[in-house]
Amino acid sequence: MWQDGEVTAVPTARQRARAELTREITAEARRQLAAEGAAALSLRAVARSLGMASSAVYRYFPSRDELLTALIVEAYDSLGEAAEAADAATGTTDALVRWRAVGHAIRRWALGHPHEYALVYGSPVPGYRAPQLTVGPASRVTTVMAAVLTGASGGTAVGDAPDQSPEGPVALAPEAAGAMAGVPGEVVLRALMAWAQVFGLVSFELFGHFVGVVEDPEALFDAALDRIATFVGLVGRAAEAAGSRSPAPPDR
Amino acid sequence: MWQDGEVTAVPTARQRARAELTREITAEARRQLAAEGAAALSLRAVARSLGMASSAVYRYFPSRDELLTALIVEAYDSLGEAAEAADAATGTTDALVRWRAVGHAIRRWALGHPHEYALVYGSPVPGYRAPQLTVGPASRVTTVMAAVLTGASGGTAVGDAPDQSPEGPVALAPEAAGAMAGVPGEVVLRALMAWAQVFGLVSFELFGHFVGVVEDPEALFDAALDRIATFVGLVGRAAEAAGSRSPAPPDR
DNA sequence: TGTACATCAGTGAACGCGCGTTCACTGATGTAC
DNA sequence: TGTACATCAGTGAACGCGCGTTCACTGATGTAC
Repeated sequence: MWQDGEVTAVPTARQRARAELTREITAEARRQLAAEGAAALSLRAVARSLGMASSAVYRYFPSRDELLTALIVEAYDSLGEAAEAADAATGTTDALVRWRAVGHAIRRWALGHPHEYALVYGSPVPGYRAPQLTVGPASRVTTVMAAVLTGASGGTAVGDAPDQSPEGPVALAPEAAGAMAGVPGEVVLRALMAWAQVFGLVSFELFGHFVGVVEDPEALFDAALDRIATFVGLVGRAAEAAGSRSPAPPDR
Repeated sequence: MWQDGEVTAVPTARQRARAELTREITAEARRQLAAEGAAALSLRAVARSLGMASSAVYRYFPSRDELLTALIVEAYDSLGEAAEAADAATGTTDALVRWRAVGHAIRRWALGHPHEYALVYGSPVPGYRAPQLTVGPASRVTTVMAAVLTGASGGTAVGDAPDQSPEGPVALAPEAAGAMAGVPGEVVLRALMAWAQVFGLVSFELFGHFVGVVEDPEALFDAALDRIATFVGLVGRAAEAAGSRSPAPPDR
């Protein structure tokens, strides 16, 4: 077992230094992204802040695009983790409570990381094509939302997807069909709408489209979350009728 | 009446040339925006394409930001016009038909002008603050959507806004409250959601978030449009129940 | 344990690029008498 | 109608900037015998 020696359990000093510096570079890049936005991010500025020659960064990232990719992955992971944590923190199986918690987590993460949000949910970076690497982390939030909305426990019981219901109004791509196996087509459609709805509201708020229109975007978001919950079927029809009578209870 | 002479009805040759070149510059800028995106847009490139010195452009636009502003205004106007035309072309007062037409027009415009769409609905351009100039054109699409959704005829009967219903779940900014005067708060909320929903779906499609998830974004959009119509109350409750039975009739 | 060699991190200079903006200027167009 | 002057469009050179990336090199770390 140990005779190979190519991959030892104990990393050499060089390996540790390399891992450490890779972390420092991405951390500094993240700092600059948060401060100035993706457009202002440059390898030279990162190297400058770290006190090293700009050419040295190329020992760690072969190009600026690779650095950007790392940041995109980090942003998706950060958002996904926030959503997962918020969901878990509810400690309940009440879908409405979980839905509100996840929705709030997404919005708060976006408000707290506007440039990271814009990087992944705003206009595509010019000349940059997202590699396959990013699809995994990107699906983390989506998975949480889907789990809450469709009532699944969140496990990824994909494997061999059974006969996917083809009667739904919207056909899912094969990559995503497994996670939604067995869910009625109409629910799939409404969950997709809810997904786009949440990020549409957050994007509008962050990108300034509510200025001069909505006084309190948080109130709108809260009220919308509850309407979406009803729309997707998390709440019974009785609650839907009540929804037009009184607004959602403020929970701050 | 004519003694002043400061503003004559007949423009001088210089004035006509100036107006003409201003148009040519914005047209070339629009071409480059459409081809390469906002980030790649530069005064020098525009001047080059027009065969003039880059410094000459400064006789027409005091800075790059002013050029960008002109393009933003144009994009909003173009989208607004497309929505208005689609609405008018229906020649009906049937709100559902109008809603579908407007929704389709928005999506088609976005697909046909991806960079313009990203310019106004994507991440804010770094270092650029939208001036007041842009709010008028920006509200054109919104006005069309609001008119269709709230059943108003589309006229801007603002003037003195009567007592705005404060019982709604969402408070509108004073600038927007007039246009929504008399509309029940719950309808206002749902119209706002519909607004964010439509652009959320279009943004997701354009910015690549449906890749590997939704097979046919158009089918999703069409189905979503109908669900939104019901959600906002354009269609009776009976139609809502039927909605889960059969998908919307394809209208291409 | 010690030596010879290979690997790799980091340096500093350079290449080539494009950008926004300013400035003194020339020459054409418009205006007042 | 003609002349003197003011206005303004457009030029070309320049300033100063920052970027991504390459390359030959030095010196430290790791490896094989």
